[in-house]
Amino acid sequence: MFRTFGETDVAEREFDARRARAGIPEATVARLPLYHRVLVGLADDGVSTVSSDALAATAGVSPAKLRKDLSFLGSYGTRGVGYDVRHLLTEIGLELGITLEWPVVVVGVGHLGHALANYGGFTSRGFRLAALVDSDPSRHGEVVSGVKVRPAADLAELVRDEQVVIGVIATPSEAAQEVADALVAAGVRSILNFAPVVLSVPSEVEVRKVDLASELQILAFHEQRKSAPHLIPPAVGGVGS
Amino acid sequence: MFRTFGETDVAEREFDARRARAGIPEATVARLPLYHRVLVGLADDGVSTVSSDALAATAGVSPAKLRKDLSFLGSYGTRGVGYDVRHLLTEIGLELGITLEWPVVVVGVGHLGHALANYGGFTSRGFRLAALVDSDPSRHGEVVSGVKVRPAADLAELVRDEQVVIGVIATPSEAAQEVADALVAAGVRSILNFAPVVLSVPSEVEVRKVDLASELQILAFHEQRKSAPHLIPPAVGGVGS
DNA sequence: AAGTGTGAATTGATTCACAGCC
DNA sequence: GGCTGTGAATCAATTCACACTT
Repeated sequence: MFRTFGETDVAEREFDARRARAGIPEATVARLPLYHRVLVGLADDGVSTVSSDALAATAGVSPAKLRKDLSFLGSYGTRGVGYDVRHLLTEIGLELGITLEWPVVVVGVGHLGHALANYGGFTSRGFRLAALVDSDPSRHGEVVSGVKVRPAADLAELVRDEQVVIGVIATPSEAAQEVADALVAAGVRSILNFAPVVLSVPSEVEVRKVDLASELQILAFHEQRKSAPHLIPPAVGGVGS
Repeated sequence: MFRTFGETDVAEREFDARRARAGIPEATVARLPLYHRVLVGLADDGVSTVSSDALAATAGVSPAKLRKDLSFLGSYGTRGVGYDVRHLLTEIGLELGITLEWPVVVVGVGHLGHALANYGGFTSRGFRLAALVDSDPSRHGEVVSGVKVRPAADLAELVRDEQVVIGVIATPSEAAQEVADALVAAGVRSILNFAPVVLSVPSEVEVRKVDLASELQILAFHEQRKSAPHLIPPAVGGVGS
């Protein structure tokens, strides 16, 4: 961090910018979509400036955490004033790649697939439902949310033609690994998996999972602690039974 | 915390057991459902003993993490051998309260509500679909997964009669806060929220959320970094526009 | 020899608290 | 006076590495 010559200014700024962008902690990245959503709401309400306290309260996080998070993106606030809603929105949007339109393929057009296809936030947040795929021939040709359901065999072609990089697995568990393999083979590098199975994919492919049963079980665990910690059978060797 | 007399042994063991159970880190709790699911699979395959390495590989976590996680529950493994699948399954099940049957109410019977109601893991993992509620009169009386859809006005009564403590919000965003208020008023203390809004609830109510758009945006963020970090417009004051 | 259980070390996330700027 | 930005401190999670048990 030696700042000796004026000419290093540009190189330094470039370096700083890259570092700032490269080094965003995972926990922060995971909250950016939340901030983005809340800011969209504020903008819609005509709010033009917001303090970290107010924004944090609306997003349900602590003000310190919010400020720290935003500081990783850059210094987009004004001391004594707050953040410009529109500006911050733009910056977070850039960071999340919302300016682009990511084509997404959804595999599995059961109830969940329908729910996903019809999900409004889907199209309004930088994603485009590029293709719907299902292995059940009776569904082929059906149009959901303006997109025709295609056979699984067409997956590779669809991914190529639409330049899909994100795939969503909304099939039954049994089919999930097979679908993941097909997605990877087709060139998809990010997968959102709704099936309750552990997928095995090459390390360069990123998988995120949404698991209803796990979420419920986590709630149940806490519920159990809250309601009657002393009622839990000890289950330690020797006692009971 | 004085340990002066031999007679404190029993009290100490009790204390240790409670402490072990009370002090399970959140990150560990969040993985227990995963371990449970993987173990069920192993048990179904007739596997009776498993090492931390094998179990970790199947669950997609590091062996050290797995062992540390399990150590919070107690010492249920055998050195030089591994873990008894059935025993470990029982212990994790107890910890998660899977031995009980938690009645759950799902509010909102659109595609997502249908998907949830028909989700197999739901009933097979310690939960019971106790009630389905929707505000749309045209859906009332419809039977989904063996449960009749009831009007929103019946919520309080259903929660009381079925002793529901967990509620799932599968409504459009606009209705989510209203539904949350109704659930809380009815006595529900744990909520799983699929609507992309920040719910405000009393502090004693636990909310977990599942947000499709956020998950996709997190994937998109990483995708953007992977593919072309240098193509990101700087967007730092002065440049462009 | 194999493999768990766990202190110690490390890495990451959150919170504190206040200097700096408007 | 108000509010951001951020080092420093704290707290939590993960990984290391090895003593201990079978």
